[in-house]
Amino acid sequence: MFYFIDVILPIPLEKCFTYQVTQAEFDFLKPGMRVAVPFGKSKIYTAIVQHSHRIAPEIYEAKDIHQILDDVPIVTQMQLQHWQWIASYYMCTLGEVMRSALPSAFVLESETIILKNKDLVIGDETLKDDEFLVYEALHHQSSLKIQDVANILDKKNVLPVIKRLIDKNAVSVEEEIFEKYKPKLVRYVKLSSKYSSEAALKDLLEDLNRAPKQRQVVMTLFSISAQTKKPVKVTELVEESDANTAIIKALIDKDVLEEYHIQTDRILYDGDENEDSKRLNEHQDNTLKDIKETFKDQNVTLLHGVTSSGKTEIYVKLIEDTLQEGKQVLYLLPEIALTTQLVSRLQMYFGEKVAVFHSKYSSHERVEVWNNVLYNSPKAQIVLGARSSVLLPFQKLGLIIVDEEHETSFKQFDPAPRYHARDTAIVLANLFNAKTLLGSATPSLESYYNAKQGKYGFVELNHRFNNVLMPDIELVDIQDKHKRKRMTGHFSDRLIEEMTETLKEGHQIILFQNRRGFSPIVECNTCGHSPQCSNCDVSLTFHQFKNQLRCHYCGYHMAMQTKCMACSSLELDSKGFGTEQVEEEVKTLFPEAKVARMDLDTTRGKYGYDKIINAFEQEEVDILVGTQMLTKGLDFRNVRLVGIMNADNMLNFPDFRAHERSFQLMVQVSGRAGRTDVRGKVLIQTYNPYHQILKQVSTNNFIQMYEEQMNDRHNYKYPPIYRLIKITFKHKDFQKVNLGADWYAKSLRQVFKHNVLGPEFPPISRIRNQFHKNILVKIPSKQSLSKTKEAIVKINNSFLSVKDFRSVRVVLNVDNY
DNA sequence: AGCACGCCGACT
DNA sequence: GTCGGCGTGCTC
Repeated sequence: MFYFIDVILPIPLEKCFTYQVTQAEFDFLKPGMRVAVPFGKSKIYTAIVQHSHRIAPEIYEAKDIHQILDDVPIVTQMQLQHWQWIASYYMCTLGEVMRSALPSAFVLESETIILKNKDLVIGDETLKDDEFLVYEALHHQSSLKIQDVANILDKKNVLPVIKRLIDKNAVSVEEEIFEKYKPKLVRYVKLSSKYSSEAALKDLLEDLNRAPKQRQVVMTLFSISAQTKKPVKVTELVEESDANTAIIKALIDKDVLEEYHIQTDRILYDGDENEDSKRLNEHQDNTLKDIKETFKDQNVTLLHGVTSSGKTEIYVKLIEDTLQEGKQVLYLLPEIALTTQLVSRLQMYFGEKVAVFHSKYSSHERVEVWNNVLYNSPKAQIVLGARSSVLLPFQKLGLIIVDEEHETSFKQFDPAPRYHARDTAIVLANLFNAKTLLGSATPSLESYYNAKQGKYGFVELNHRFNNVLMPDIELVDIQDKHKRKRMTGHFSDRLIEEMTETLKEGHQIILFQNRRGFSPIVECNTCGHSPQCSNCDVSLTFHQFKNQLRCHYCGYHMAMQTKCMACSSLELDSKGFGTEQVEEEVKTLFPEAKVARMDLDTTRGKYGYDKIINAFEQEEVDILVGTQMLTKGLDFRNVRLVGIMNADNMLNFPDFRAHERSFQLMVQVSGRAGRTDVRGKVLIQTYNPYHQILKQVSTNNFIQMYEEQMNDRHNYKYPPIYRLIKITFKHKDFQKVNLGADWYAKSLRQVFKHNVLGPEFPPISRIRNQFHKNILVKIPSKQSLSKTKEAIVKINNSFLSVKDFRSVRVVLNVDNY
């Protein structure tokens, strides 16, 4: 009798692949386990068992699996369902979902290794030069990788050489798979058991009198174990006894000490005892009650709470309740808000129960979090994580909190699956029959709309914690200031006044500039030429720190030019300005003040943010200049003034959400001002102080903003009234992109008529030498989403069957906002 | 996606 | 002549 399994492979293919297994394997394998399977001519891939069955495929013969990699499923049934939803909703393959869900250490791939054929001695004369080199190398090394051979021969394509060697029976090849995850082992030592008696110990110490260093180590070992009553780490012993590893090694060699290893978690929490959660104030308490009330008949609730209203404290209470029920909690945050500040705040209450998960974790650390969540370990009762943590293997999920719900970084853009973590989280919660709480001071229009429509529950919290006043927001007309010569660089006289005063009072300042780099573009005053990226359709930006011109899209860079590349004029001017220049100007204006800058360039590395944030928190820095990074969930006690250098560049951004985003951004930065008793001040510099959005920001009128924006969305058929699917075409050949996109749009229009926009070139039409063109499909609310997607898939398939278009990359992006 | 196979231009 | 470029087709 035959037994089969259907598996998911980590590749972007629609098809499902079937392998044959033995009866024993059939009985053992469960959905969610990993198997290694041969795929194609030579490769071995990691696959996930989807289900097992006994229906033999008709048109091909199923291959046997290579081996089973797990004893128990590492992917839950629930996840497999969830993956299915993600794949169908976001129009991608299960393999792509698998790729981004599993920590890479789980996804093993084979590597071809070349071995010498020992049975046969090959005469050198029968081999060609390059064949001989490889054969010779195998005398010294037992095996070679393909890459090694390429290095030896200094050639790119070495496969023909290897093939000839195989034909001559000189070598053989094997596929080797490596288990990538290695548990972290920590070295411990203890005194050898032969010294357990008093007498033996006395002798030993006497012996060691002649080796004072070694004696010192043994004595230290005693004192540490007496104090801590725990196993003693080698590192600890070395440090405490002021010895080195050589001395320890000598003791181990003499059998005085015994070494052993214990598997440890890479991520350790070493905090103190947990604190009780704080008592809520009256408003928070009411809000909490309201949320619980809405949860009675809603699965999702939107909490609209002004900045500094103490939303986190409410979350903490909800988390406590959920833990009480013995269920897990997922706390989702945008990557940039995942600061040590918040992590330690939660750890203060929940200690070890908090697991953190984000993109800066190594693959090994991710495996540990994955396992802790999968086995519902006490260490992962609360998962605090960024976007990708919705893909973790929860067992008993009771609550999902999506904080800063409006953040666009919840949407994944580049590799598929292009999912939105908020929406994916809601679906996940529904699978578990769990509740989802969306929280924000500036909800996204779509969530607010859903709440208004009754799709979500809705709760408001309008009081700031401790009744701190909302900051006083002032608009500064810089057009007028320019005319009246009241500007110093990019600083208006008003901003300088307020800054001077704030510094005098010993408070801190945040300056917000939504652009990094020194001055985005360099322009020649004579001919107007500005240096362009050679791979992308953009001007290069000037970065003063390295004195370089850089491309933000592909990383291309060159040294800053002293003369125009087109006309050799020496008069180069900078247009626009970024955080670097603001920082420079501040330093000249306030030479006494300590200034720091926070943007993508200064926060590279694992602890990049933490360093800057800590310095600011400790008040080692007076003025912090930064991009939108500093809007997120940071809680600085002593900030009194926030300056928004230029509100216009965000308002004029070519995107239908530019106004909504600007409102959110400005309200969020403003919220950083005055978190204690001193009322905060916010200055917004703009060329257009009569802009509706700026007025709405200054009066903190969310409702008005919502209504006006919704009106626009209605008129121009944008979300949340209509849904969007963006289709992007990429190819290095300009003509192919054009023809392909036109063909595609024509087919779409036959089905969707006027709800197809484009094809249009995006503002940056060439990136990394690839031309881009976009089509936008607008979907009215009454039109079936699944039918729409079916129609698009159909068109996509016929597009790909046209020979000329096959090489054009087509990217489907559902809800591309 | 990755990889083999096959066809074509450009150099040791 | 080979080397490496890329278009095409296939993977249980």
